[in-house]
This record gives sequence, structure tokens and C-alpha cells, in this order.
Amino acid sequence: MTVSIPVPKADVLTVPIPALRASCAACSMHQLCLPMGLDSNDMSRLDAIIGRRRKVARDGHLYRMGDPFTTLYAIRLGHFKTFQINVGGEQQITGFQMAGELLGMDAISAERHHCSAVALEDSEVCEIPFTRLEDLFGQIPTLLHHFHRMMSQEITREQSVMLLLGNMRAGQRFAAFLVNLGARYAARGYSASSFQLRMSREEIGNYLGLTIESISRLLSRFKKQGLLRVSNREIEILDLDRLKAMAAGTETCD
Amino acid sequence: MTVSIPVPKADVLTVPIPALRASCAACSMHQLCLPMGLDSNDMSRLDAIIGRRRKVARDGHLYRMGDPFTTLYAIRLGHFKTFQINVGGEQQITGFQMAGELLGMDAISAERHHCSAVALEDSEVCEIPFTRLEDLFGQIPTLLHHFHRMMSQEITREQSVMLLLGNMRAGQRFAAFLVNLGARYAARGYSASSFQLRMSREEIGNYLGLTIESISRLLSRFKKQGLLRVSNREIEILDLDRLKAMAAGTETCD
DNA sequence: CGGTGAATTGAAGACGCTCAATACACGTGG
DNA sequence: CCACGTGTATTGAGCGTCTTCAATTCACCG
Repeated sequence: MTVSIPVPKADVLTVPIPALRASCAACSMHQLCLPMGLDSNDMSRLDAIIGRRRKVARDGHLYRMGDPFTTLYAIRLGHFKTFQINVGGEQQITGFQMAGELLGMDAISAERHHCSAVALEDSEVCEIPFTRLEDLFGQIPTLLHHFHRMMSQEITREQSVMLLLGNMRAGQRFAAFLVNLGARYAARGYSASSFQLRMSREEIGNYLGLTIESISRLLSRFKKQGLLRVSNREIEILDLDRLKAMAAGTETCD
Repeated sequence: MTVSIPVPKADVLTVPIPALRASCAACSMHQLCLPMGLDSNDMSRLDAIIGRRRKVARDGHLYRMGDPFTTLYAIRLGHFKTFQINVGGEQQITGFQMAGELLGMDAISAERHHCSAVALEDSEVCEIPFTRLEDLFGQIPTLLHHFHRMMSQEITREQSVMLLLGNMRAGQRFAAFLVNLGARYAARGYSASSFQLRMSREEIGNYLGLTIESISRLLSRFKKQGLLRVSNREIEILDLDRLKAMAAGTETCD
């Protein structure tokens, strides 16, 4: 299939090449991502330090646990999972990340990556060299403040997962997982109730501290209860309120 | 009871009162805490913004979930627990903090505290007004960098707890917990193998996603296996290597 | 159309939970 | 000093949830 793309006129063509190569202003994620709240002047200063866009093919590593840390990554497009490997060689997935989210913040303290990041589909990231970003912090307080908010948000996200793993039953965990995914898609302008899972049942189970079989059974049960419509990795939430109530613990999961 | 305190001589007396009230240089935690790596000049600039020291009695709240966020807290003395409350009213403890550690970083993103902090014993903290700290960041890059390291460390700490809750068995979790506590005491110049638990069995269980009964049984088992000597909250680790091996999953817990 | 990897479903078992009884530590008052 | 009460911890018995193991089924692709 071919599509004819309208050729931009005069003024647009005068945009310098480097700005085309990596421009936060032109990126649909700039209201969620690091440049949030910056004026166009500051935004182009941020553009100036962003090294390049990097494509990561499905199942490709963005970085590996133990790699030396030099850059943060902002996801432009696609989905990732981050995971740790324990001594026995089994992985524990610590998060699923989507466009607009920042990867690599866990590596700042030890200057080595504490987990690995792998693309769940063909994806694209912006490389942000950390020392150059630190230089900018001194000049753009708004940027610094928002960076702190993003790190803080990562901390609260992980605390919520601890709550989930520490005292929710299986059904509650899975309900919370689906509601969370939906909310994040909604923040990106997509449907909160209808989306495609980018990860396998096994990866979901690993993340939620459950087995693949449990996830499969839960999907079947939710389907039977009229909560979901499921077809392979396609999810449609039919009763978001009840799912939220289950996640909150207000409603039991029978 | 009265105690006669030796009166300091000449030069010491010239130290201005504010410096006496809150001086990082004089604090035994300054090599672990926020001022790590600062020269004495920068350290006193940090001193200048630290509001006051605040005492928190045992079981007292330092802050509550939902409170508006204005300041970070550095623990000078004592121990805290942080926890979330879910809709059903039950708590999930997300961490135990000790001297030299920073509290409140989770609140930056929403400008409200995401969890509550309660003192496990009579404790003392330094109040660090966050906006004034942000002002300092522009002037002291070393301070900023170390602050990022501390936030990043909090992220990796929580990732390790996710690993623990997500795919360790009960014995492994508890072994990891004890080893972690010992390591943190060692970093503060105390024994890694002999210390007092500041939290109840119930709190340990809550943190590890287990019940109080399970913790009690594990203590008995570890005692029987010659791993520990236990007397109330007094712990002596008799075989640290084996405990570490259990935490790593190298050695089974029978 | 057959092969491969993923997902579903069922049956049995284990791990940790719940419930309950008892023991212990510690503080208070007789 | 002991009696008593309260909160915490220990220990046991039975049960439930989720796991493990195994057998199909399904989707996708050469």
C-alpha cells in the first residue's frame, strides 16, 4: 500500500536539518515527556543536546543490566519492558513503558544499569546524554523541576506495584494492571477501554507475580463475567467501573 | 538527673548559633546523606537552608498520605516506616528508613505525599524546604548530582523489593530482608550481624507480603537451623554466608 | 498442510493463610 | 514482690489460592 504525503510548503522547508532530526516541539509526546512546560526557546536548547534517535527492533536490547550508564532514553514510539535477572537466571519484569516515558533513571546512582530494557515491538527512542542534561539543569530550572517530577513519579509507580504484589489477590492484581494500562493509553489520546496488549501472557504473569496459567484463567473468568472481550492480545474492557472497583478492592472477584 | 557539660573554649564559642542548630559537618551521617562530597563552604550553604531539626516521638507521624508537600526530611537519628493505605483501610509498608536516608521524594511529582511516614522509635529529622533546595541546585552541581543519585537509589531499592515480592518464596524473602538490614547497619559503622529489630513481626510480615505467623515460624526455623540467635527483637546472625546464599537463591531453605 | 510457539484448560499438590489456643514480655497497681 | 492485664509472639491444625505438571487447542507462518 502506498500513500501520497502532501509536500510541505516554503516556510516549513526552511527548517534546518538538525531540527528535523530531533525536535521535541514536533514530537507528539512533548506534553508528557521531559520537555513538558518548556517554551520554544528552551525546548530547542534541549533538542540541541539530544544525541540522535535510535531504533530498537522488537526483542532488541536498549541496554543490559550492568552496562555503564551515560544516557537516558525517552520513548518516542513503541513499548518496552524492563527487568532484572536474579542469580538463578530467571527474570523479574519491573515495568512496561510506553511512548513519552523515560528509561534509565535507575542507573544514575551506580552509574550502571540496574535492569535491562527490551523492546516489545519495533520502537524508537531519543538518546539524552546525562551529563549534558545536567549542564542544562543549571540553566533551565523548569526542566530540572520536571525531571524531578518524572523521577518521583517512577518512585510512586513502583510503590503502587509493591502494594499490588504485597497485598492483592490474583484477580485484583490483574484488574489493576488492565485499568492502569487503559489510563496510560487515555493520557496519550487513545481509548482507555480498547487496546492491544504488547506483552505476552507470560510477561504479564511475571510482572504481576503470577504464572502464565493464572493469567490465562483470569482472562477466561473476566470474559465469562462480562468484564472483557478478549481476542488474542486485543482487549476490550466492557465494564471499566467494575474493573476499577475490583482493583480498589471494593468489589470481590468471586 | 543533671549532667555537667564541659564548657567549650574560645574558638569553639565563636561558632555562630545557627551553625550549631543544624550543621551537616557536625552530623555523623554527612557522608551518607545529602551533603555527601560537598566542601565545607557548600555544606554551610546547605546548612543555611535547612529549616530546623524536628523530633518525632515513637509512633508519631512525620507526614501523612495526601499531605501537601513542601519539604524533604533527612533522618538524623532513629528509624521510620513508610506505608500506603488502600481503599479497604489496610496498610502496605513500602520501606523502613534509618539515619542518613531521605524521606519524601515520592511526593515531588504530585506535590502531595503518596505515603505516610511514622517513627518506629523516638527520632530526629532535618527539614529541607524543597524549593530552597532547588535554588541551591543551580549553584552547587555536586549537590544536584548527589540528589539525583539518592532518588535513583530509591528507584533501585524499590525494584529490588519488586523482585523480592514478585518471585521469592517466604524464606528467601526473610533472608534477603535480614541481610539487607545488616548491610545498611554496616554502612553506618555498626555490626552487620548483630542488631535490634526496630519493627514488629507484623510490620516485617506486612513489608514482605507475609503474615506475622509466617515471620514467627521463619524465625523459629532459622534459629533451629543455626542461622540466627533470636531474643525478642535482638538478632544475631550466626551464618551470614548461608543467609546470603538463601537470599540469592543459591541455597534452598528446606 | 504440517510445524512451532503461545495460550487454554484440567487435575493434583504445595505453600502460606486463617483461625484458634497458648506462651511470653512488660507495665501497672495492689 | 507478685497478681493481673494487655499487647505481642509462638505454635498447631485445617483450608484455600495459586502453582505445577500435563494434555490439548489455537494462531501464525513457511
